[in-house]
Amino acid sequence: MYQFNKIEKKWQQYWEEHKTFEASNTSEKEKFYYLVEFPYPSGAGLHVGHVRSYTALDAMARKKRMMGYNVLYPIGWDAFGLPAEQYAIKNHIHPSEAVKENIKVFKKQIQDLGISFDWSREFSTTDPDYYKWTQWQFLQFVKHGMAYKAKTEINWCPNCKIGLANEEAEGGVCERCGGPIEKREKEQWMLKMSEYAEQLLEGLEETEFLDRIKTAQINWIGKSVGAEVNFKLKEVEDALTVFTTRCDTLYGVTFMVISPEHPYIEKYKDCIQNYDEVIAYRNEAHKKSEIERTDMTKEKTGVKINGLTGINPVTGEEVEIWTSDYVLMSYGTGAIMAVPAHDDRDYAFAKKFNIPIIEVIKGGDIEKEPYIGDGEMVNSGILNGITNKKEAIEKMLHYLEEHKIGHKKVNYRLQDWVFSRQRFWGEPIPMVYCEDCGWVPVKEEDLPVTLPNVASYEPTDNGESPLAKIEDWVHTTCSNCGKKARRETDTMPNWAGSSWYYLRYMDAHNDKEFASQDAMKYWGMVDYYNGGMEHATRHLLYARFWHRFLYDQGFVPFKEPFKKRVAHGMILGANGEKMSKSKGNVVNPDDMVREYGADALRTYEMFIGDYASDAAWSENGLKGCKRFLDRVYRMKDHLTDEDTYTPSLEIMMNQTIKKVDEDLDNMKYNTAVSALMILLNEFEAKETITKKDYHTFLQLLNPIAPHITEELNELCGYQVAISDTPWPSYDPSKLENDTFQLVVQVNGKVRGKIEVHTGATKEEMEALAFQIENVKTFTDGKEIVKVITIPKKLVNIVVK
RNA sequence: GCGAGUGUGGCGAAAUUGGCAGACGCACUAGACUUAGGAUCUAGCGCCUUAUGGCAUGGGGGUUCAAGUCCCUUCACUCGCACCA
Repeated sequence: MYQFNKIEKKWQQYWEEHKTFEASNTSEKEKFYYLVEFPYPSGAGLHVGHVRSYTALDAMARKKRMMGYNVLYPIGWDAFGLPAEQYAIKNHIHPSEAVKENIKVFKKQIQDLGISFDWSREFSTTDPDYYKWTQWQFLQFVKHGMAYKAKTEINWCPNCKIGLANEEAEGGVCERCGGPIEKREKEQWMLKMSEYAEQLLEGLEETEFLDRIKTAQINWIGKSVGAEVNFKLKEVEDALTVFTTRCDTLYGVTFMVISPEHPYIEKYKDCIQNYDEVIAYRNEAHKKSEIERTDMTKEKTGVKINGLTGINPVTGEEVEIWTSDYVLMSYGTGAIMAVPAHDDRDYAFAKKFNIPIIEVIKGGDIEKEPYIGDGEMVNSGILNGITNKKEAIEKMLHYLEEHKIGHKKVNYRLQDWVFSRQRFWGEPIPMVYCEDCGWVPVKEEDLPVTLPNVASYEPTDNGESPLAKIEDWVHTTCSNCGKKARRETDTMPNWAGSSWYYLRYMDAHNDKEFASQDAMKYWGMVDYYNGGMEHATRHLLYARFWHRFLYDQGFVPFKEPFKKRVAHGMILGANGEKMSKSKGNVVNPDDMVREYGADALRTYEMFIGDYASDAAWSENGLKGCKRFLDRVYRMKDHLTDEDTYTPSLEIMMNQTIKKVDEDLDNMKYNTAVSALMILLNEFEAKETITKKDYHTFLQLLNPIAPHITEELNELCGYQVAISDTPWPSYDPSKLENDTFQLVVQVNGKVRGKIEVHTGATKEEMEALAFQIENVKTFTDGKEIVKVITIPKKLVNIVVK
């Protein structure tokens, strides 16, 4: 048994004193940048899930340093957010106090694990020195016309009296109190992210994200190529524009549908004979919760708009116009042409309201169901006879453009970013409102706009930020004309501070700019970015958008922020369920470190299973890893002084170096640990091993269990710390033994095994195979059909 | 509905990419040492069978000398997106 408590403290201190993990911005070495998503320092403390990902990248970072790279592996705090605000309101303290306390706990917990973070670059998003630059960057968005104010709906919880972000209002229910959510209209700051849809899509080509993460990004952006088609209106001199991906089905249009929020309802109010009914329907749709409105299994509803009629631009026929909530104002033009014969939704709608259905693509039975597949075009004028969808679309597009009734159009699901939050604990949006000048940005030299230092504030009941009630803070002067003005009282979303923190790490203490060009040029893209799957869409997209904008303005020297994005699986409770206080299955890393040591916890979490998959916690598994480390420790008493590998171990040493080297590069930590366990088993089978055997073993284990390996290295009399030694290399000519075990099969079944020289020819292998007694019993008296021989592997004798 | 993924002993999992299924670890069983064992060591451990052997990677079918791995089909679960025109 080794005294892990003392040893771990000792080496943690050593690393701190020697600044072992501080990265240099002026190094001659090649750089490598590892990044883990910085944590939100919650009051609950560190989660064992944090330990998994931090250790995983730590192991890679430590290895890369030994390989001679200048490694940046930084950490900080994403500390704005609702929990700290709630806690502060309840206890009448400033949220920054709560955050300070939590960070202290988190930091201690992480340091106890011996993660090789460069603490000299630590910061929190809530530091005015940091959010000064978040605000500054927002002003650049404003300056370049990328930010605007617009009226949008917010999720409002009447019970908690607070505006909620979409992700806190999933399913139309308040995440905190469980009550129903209302929609309220509010003027909010928006960032024009939709303008970057194409760049965000195309930029993915410069990355090496995991496929499923790339796919998530692509789906979220939701590119779709189609056409906009203008349907003239019969009653007024105007046209209704629709977006469609299937303009080839234009001859099959039997009605049109506009969203209940479509502006034409107001615009042509006077034409609409059943206006009241239409408005009643709209109000009804508004009242529906998110779930109801997006439940696809529910029956279609809608109202026919009497007094507005479309004209099909290719047939000249009249087309009735309906309104229904299955058409969304937020996508396309908020209006569609309905082709019931070949679209599920249109079909359901037509059936319900007895609207005619015209087949334009042959192949199905439209009496029974819509036909979506390929087929010959019929009832389709100029398209009749075409059997190829692509050709039909092209021909129609050409026709539309020629006759100026439509044109090719690309649509994206991606929308602009609602950037305002009605909260206290966020970065103040640095804008002031002046009666004369309107919205005016705060002067850059006046940044940061800091949060007021009040200990008591309450949420308002009208949807305003709590800041709105702090009069001293709100009243200011216009940075344009100097007259009285009011500050913007909304704050930025949590996503803001996390959209550029990886840049700040490069030059964390710069007070002239958010990071120097030199620093950014040197570090470049984050080579490895680890985070949860839950951030594979929004956070990643926001950060990429933010970065791309900064790139376009010349503020950062490279296009995409992250080269590789990887995701860890969750650590579940021992019962296989997600860890939660209410389920009582939470494991506190502190307790585990105290009982088994940081090295054992680290080793266990690397050994627990495939890194990308979820894994259930098992304290017995942890104990097993502790036993492994105990055995490593005891091995020190069985060493000889030689400085070469034990001859009978040499092949295995080389194989293990190769295995661990590759496994760590590929995040296959579980098999890396396993390979070291196998090697240790082999060590223990010997009376003694050499110091060299042992030293190499310690080097290989060091990235995963750094404390114990450094201690043993020192106990063995080595003057140089392992962190300062070069990563072991293997001799490719020493990966194979002289002999191998030849597997002999008869009809594909193993009937014998024999030790054979590696250099044996096919003929020699076969000859040896036939000599095996058990093989004879299965081949004697049978006709030998053929013999398959795979060098260095097996002989398979096929008999009849 | 669309997209992605998973399915292997009592449990966590391996399997050099078509070549001995179950490495490594946990749990368990027996034994040794012990005043003691939640320490350590030794041996065993997929199922059936006395051994030879037979059967086993969610189910069914196929390709192949050979399939966890490739193809077809089917079931179950997980995660994204979701009335996106």
